[in-house]
This record gives sequence, structure tokens and C-alpha cells, in this order.
Amino acid sequence: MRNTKQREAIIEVLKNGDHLSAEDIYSKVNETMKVDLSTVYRNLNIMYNNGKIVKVTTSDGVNKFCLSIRHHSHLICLKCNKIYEIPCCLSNELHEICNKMEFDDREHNINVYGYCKECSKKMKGKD
Amino acid sequence: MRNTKQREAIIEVLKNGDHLSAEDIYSKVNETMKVDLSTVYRNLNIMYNNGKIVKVTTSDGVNKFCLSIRHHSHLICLKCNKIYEIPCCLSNELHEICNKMEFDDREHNINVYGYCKECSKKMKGKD
DNA sequence: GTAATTGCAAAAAGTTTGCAATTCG
DNA sequence: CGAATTGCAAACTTTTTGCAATTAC
Repeated sequence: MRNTKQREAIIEVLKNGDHLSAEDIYSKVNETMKVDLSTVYRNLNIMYNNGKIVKVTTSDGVNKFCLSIRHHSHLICLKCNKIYEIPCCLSNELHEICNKMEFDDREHNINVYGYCKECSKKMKGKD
Repeated sequence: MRNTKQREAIIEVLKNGDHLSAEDIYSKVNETMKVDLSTVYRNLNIMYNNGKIVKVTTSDGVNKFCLSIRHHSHLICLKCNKIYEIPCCLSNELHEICNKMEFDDREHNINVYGYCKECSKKMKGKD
């Protein structure tokens, strides 16, 4: 993996805003410099295959990416599609289960779908 | 939600083969009767929104669907993309976390990516 | 009857690819 | 220099949509 200014810019964007779609990243990068959308996709793929980033799919089917620095478990709002990161405390339990099933686990993500505090509030008001 | 023969056929297919892509479902249904791909998608969307089915994305980006009868936690092989279901024993722990974060959790899925027994074996042989 | 559903065709959205030019190490 | 990466345009895949005809309740 080389160190190009395009890739750096993409990583920079990911460092700041977490959980961005390819399109999001493309827009943000292009505020600073001109980078092609295909370059964004190619880099996301490379980084994904190298385990540098993590992919999360919101309930409306949009893939969002974030740097895989630490654990990746998410609360995903069904209303506003915001993604909240939670510290994953279940790694050991999961690993245990995989051991039993002879599954060589490399990565996991826990996605909880529901309604975030804000949306819950709003919905209570309206309904 | 009405009860059409197309929808019944789709459900029937899902009952038998678990974790199928829209394309898979389309093919299988069409072994018996003629159903349009758009009908498959429309039904999958409706059923998804009504919580009847669950969506899982394999590492190669393919969306797969299965009936949401019970818990849904998966071991997803990075090599062969097969999806193994595991009984989710972490519901309580997760719910606890959501409570603390004031997140109204409705559904969760735990996806563990790694290598299944068979693929692990094969890889050991080769590498 | 009427509202939901379907098939068909066409469009939209998301992602990948071929190729020549460029750039990093 | 040589391999990896880029931009551009075009292709491909997946999913959605408009519309008229049909069907379930």
C-alpha cells in the first residue's frame, strides 16, 4: 500500500467524520482537492481488504465506512439512520462461542437497530 | 399485508433455504412459478419493514435475507461467504448496554467474520 | 369496490473496470 | 525504473419506480 495524497485525504476525512458513505467521503475530500469517485471506491476496497476500515449498513441499505481502530459495535437508528458507536464488551463471549463452533473469528460487528434518544423523543411528541 | 401467491412462494423459498440473495430467491421462486424480480424486491422491502425478514451483508457486499423467526447472529465466512447461524446468547447483555445509553433497541444482529471449519482446513493444506 | 399488488420496461443508484497517464518508492 | 495508483468514461450490478392491469379482501 502506497502513500498517495488521495488516500491520505480519504483517511483524513474518515478520521474526522465517522461512518460516512462512499459518496460522503467523495464530497468531503473534494472540498479540499479533486479526487475521482472511482478512486474513493478503489481505496475503500483496498483498505477494507486490509482491515483498515469497517463497513456498516444502515437499515435503508447504505454502506458506511469508518476506520477500524478499535471495536466496532453500533447502535443504528431506524429513524434518522445515525450510527452510534458502543464499546464492545462482548468480545470474549463471542470468541468463546466461535471456539466451540470451530470458527476462526477475525472480526465482528454488533449492530443494534432501534430508535435513538432524540428520535424517540420526537416520536413520543407526535404519536 | 395481503396474502398473494407470489408472496407465499417467496416465503416458502425463504423457509427452505436460509440466507438467500434477492437473485437467489428470484431463481428459486421461478422454478415453480413466474414472478418478476421487482416483485421479489418489493416483497422483500415490505417484509423487511414489517420485521418479517432479516438482512445480512456478506463481506463481498451481497445482501442476503432470511426469515426473522428467532435470534439472528451469524458467522460469515470470509472465504466461501457461507452464513452460519448461531444462537444469540447475548441479548440480555446488549439490552443492558442500550438501556444505559437510552437507546430503544428493537432488533440486533451480531455478525462475526472469519473462516469456517472447512475453509480453514483447505487453507491450511494450501498455504 | 377499492386499495394493495403485480408485471413490464425503463430509470436510478451504487460500484466496478479498462486503459492510458501519472506518481510513489 | 517498475509497480501501484489515478482520472476518466463506460459498463455492470443491484435496486427502485411509473404505470396500467390484476387481484385479494
